[in-house]
Amino acid sequence: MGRIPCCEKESVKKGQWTPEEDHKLSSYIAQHGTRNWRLIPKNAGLQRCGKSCRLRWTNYLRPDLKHGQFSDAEEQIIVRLHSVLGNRWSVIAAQLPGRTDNDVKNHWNTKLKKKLSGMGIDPVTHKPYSHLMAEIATTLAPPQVANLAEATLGCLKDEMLHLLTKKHIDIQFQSPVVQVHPPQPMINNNGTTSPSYNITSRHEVINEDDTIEKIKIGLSRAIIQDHDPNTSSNKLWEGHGATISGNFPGFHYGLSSFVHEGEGSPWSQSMCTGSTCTAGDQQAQFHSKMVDEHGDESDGDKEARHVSSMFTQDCDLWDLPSNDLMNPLV
DNA sequence: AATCTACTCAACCGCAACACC
DNA sequence: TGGTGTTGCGGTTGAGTAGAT
Repeated sequence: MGRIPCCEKESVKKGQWTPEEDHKLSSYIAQHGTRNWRLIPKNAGLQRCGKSCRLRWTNYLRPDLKHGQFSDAEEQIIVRLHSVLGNRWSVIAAQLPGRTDNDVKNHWNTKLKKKLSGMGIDPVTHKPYSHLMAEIATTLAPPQVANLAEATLGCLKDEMLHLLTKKHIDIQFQSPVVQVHPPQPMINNNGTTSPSYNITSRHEVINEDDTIEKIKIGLSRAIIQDHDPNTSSNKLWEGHGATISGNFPGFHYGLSSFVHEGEGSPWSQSMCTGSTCTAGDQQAQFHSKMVDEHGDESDGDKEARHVSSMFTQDCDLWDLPSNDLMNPLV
C-alpha cells in the first residue's frame, strides 16, 4: 500500500513548458476555471500532471502576476516579514501583490540572504553575527572561546580577501580600528550611481598576519565584552588560566564593521537598533499578538491579513549594492 | 574560442493540511 | 470518525545563461 500517485507517471511530460502548452492551459482555465487540477490536463489535452499544471498556472500564467525585478520596497517587506515569520513564503507573498511564494523564496535564496550576510546579519535569526557569537561564547569555556574566535577569523579572512580581490577596494587597517567611510556615489556603466564603500586607515600596507592577529585579539575581547557589557576593565575568566581585559575601544565587528558608526544602514537601524537586534522580540511580540487576538487560529489568510498591520514604518531603501556584498557565512 | 564557474529561476518532489464522503 | 482524494506549501534540483578564466 503506497501513496496513490497524483498522475500516471509514464505518460506525463516533465520539464520546461512550451508556448503551445501554456496556451492550451491558459485558454482552458479561462473557459472552465481551476477546479479539479487532476482533470484539467486531461480535458485541456495536455500530457502533464495536474500538479504541474497548477504550478505553471499559479507561478507563471496567472494574469495578475508581476514579472521582473523586485523593488526595494518589496525587498524590505520580505526581509521584515521573514524576520518574524521565517520561511513561510506563502504568507510573505500574500503581502506582495503579483508575487508568488516561489518568486519570494527564490529571491530570498539568491539575493536577500547574501545581502544580509554581507551586512553581517545572520539571515536565519536576523541577528548580527556578533551577537550570535557572543551568545555562543556565553556557553563556552575560555579556551573554546579562543577557538571560536580563531574559526570565525578564518571565515572573515576568506570573506575579506574575496571582497578585496574581487572588488579591488582600497583597504588598509588601523590598529585596531577599521574605519569604513560612508558610501560615495559611483557612476555605473548605465549612467546611474551606486554607493561605493571605502575602507581606510593610517597604515599603508596590509600585513595580513599582523592584521589577523589584531583582529583575533579584538574579536576575543569583543565577544567577552558583549557577553558582559558592564565589565570594562575587570579581569575576566579568572581561575581558568586565561585573563583578558574587557575594555576594547573602537573595534566593531559583524554589522558595525560594514557601516560607518552613527551612519548605519537605515534598514539595519530599523531592524537592529543600537547594539541590540529586535527581530527576536518582534517575533515574540507578533506571536503573542496573534495568540491574543485569534486564540489558536492558524488560518493562513487571516494571518496574512494581520501581518499587513505590521507595516507601520516607512520602508527604507537598501544602502548596499548587491555587488559589494560578500558570500554568506551560512 | 573553449572551458569553467557561479548564478538564476522554473519546475519537481514529498509531506501536511484540508475537504468531502 | 476514519478513509480517500485534492490542494497548498516549502525544500530541493537542474537546465539555461552570463561572466570569468
